[in-house]
Amino acid sequence: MLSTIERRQEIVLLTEKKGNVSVKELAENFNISTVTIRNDLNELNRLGLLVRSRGGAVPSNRLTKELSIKEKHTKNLKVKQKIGEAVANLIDEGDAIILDSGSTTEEVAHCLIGKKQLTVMTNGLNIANQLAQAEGCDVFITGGKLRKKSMSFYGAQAEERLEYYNFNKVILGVDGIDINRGISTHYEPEANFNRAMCDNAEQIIVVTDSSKFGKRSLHAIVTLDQVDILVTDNQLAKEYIDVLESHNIELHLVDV
Amino acid sequence: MLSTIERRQEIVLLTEKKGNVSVKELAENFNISTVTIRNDLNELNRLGLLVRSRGGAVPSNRLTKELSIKEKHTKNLKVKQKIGEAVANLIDEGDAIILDSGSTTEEVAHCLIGKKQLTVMTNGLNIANQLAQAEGCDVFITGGKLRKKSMSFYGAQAEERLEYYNFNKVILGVDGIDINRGISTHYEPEANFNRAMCDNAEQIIVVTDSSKFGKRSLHAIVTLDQVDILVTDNQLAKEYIDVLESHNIELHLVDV
DNA sequence: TTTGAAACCTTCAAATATTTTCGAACAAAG
DNA sequence: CTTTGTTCGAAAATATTTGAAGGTTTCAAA
Repeated sequence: MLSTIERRQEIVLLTEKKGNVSVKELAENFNISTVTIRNDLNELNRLGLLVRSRGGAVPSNRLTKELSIKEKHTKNLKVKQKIGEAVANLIDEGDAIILDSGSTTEEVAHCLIGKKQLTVMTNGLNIANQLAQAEGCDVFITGGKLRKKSMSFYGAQAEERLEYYNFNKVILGVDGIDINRGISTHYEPEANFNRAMCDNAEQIIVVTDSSKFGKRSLHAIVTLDQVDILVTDNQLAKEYIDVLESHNIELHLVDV
Repeated sequence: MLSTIERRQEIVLLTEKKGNVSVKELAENFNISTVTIRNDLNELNRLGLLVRSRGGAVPSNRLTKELSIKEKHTKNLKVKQKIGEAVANLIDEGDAIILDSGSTTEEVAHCLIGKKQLTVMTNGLNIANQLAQAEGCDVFITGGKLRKKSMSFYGAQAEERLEYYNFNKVILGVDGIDINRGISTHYEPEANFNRAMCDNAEQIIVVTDSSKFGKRSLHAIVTLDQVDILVTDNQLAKEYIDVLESHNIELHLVDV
């Protein structure tokens, strides 16, 4: 017998897969009453995980999107989790840090839950959500306009805001990293904000999986000289390792 | 005998491996009481390492996390949903609004999903999460320090930020509303921010359930004269209705 | 447009299972 | 010796599920 949460999870996935489900069908499927199924569907509708319709339910387009993103996500998830752990170990109690938005940094945020006396500024909505659970952590968000694609906030005010604070460390998740051109991204406001982040912090920590090496995007953020620590996975090619070390970058390679 | 930490580690791994675990099963497995297992599961749930389900736990992922979100006080939920719907009907396409943080306004946000060409500024994390799904809606967040108790952001910058924009309507969720003293709240930064919100908007819409009438808190926000529309439930006492109408407030009472 | 039957939905109270709370017992650490 | 953290059992509180009763909605025939 499945628990309520499991059953509801199944219902959501089934709805996504089939395109629509009926109350009767679900009741037979899970061998429970239709009243309970209706309760489930109404609750799931309230949470926005599906849309209730007479006699059953249909998927919410929001979820289909998220789930498809997630498949891409799961491929690298293990790596990101490991990187997240490794970065969290570089953060000490009492630190004041800036945490960039992104899926790798989200894993970092998750690993920060439980740390004490931390101050974190972020522009990522998902990161704020993670840290909202972290009792020992003061969370600041930059504000600005929400870019839904990346679940992060941008705007001129975000950069101004940073000037009022002094941060220890900045943790930057990157799209591309290139030996000659350094770190870059394809979305200009992000680049601007990331530069402001880096100007503000004593120590720059870059996180990325090894697949991002050799890629360069239009908008440059910082050169390799400015990077203090880089955390990535051990699939990184030797030639990169040598170059990075010649730039005096402290390299952390997690096992995959 | 395993230590607490070791046991909890085991529990997490077991949950990941099996897909779900039951309290009873774990208690037998580790040969300790169900009370202790429940303690473990609740703590692990708090840390986000698994998701508690009735009778046991399931591995933590996006879906299960969303499903585990505590159901709100079901008694008031219905009222809040109705109010949410009613308020959403007062919002037109093309509007630029400020949406206060709070659980009633969260329901408003939920009902705004699907509207087109909307611009919403909010200081609520949960509201930003709701609106992140709303494709036709530009979302701005004020930023500032996260107050975890109310899942909302405060800070002097938030108020400054508002000055750069012009909003049509402001939707205010209130703690207390009193005939003589108007609308008030017990948390000072919230009061400051709410005042700034009201200064900025053409139309002030107040939402609250009828239980908040007659209550007054330390920090005043606005007087009744300044309120344009009030949405509440039909349990509101007659004497209030008369007074509100004498203040030229457009009253919307939802059925409960 | 009205009407009536079928399908569907919500509400309710009861039965069951699970959880929370609390004081107390115990052990390890300081 | 006190403090801190863990564990426990039992009672009280809460959540889940359900069938039955009474409303709604739908749809097609009149």
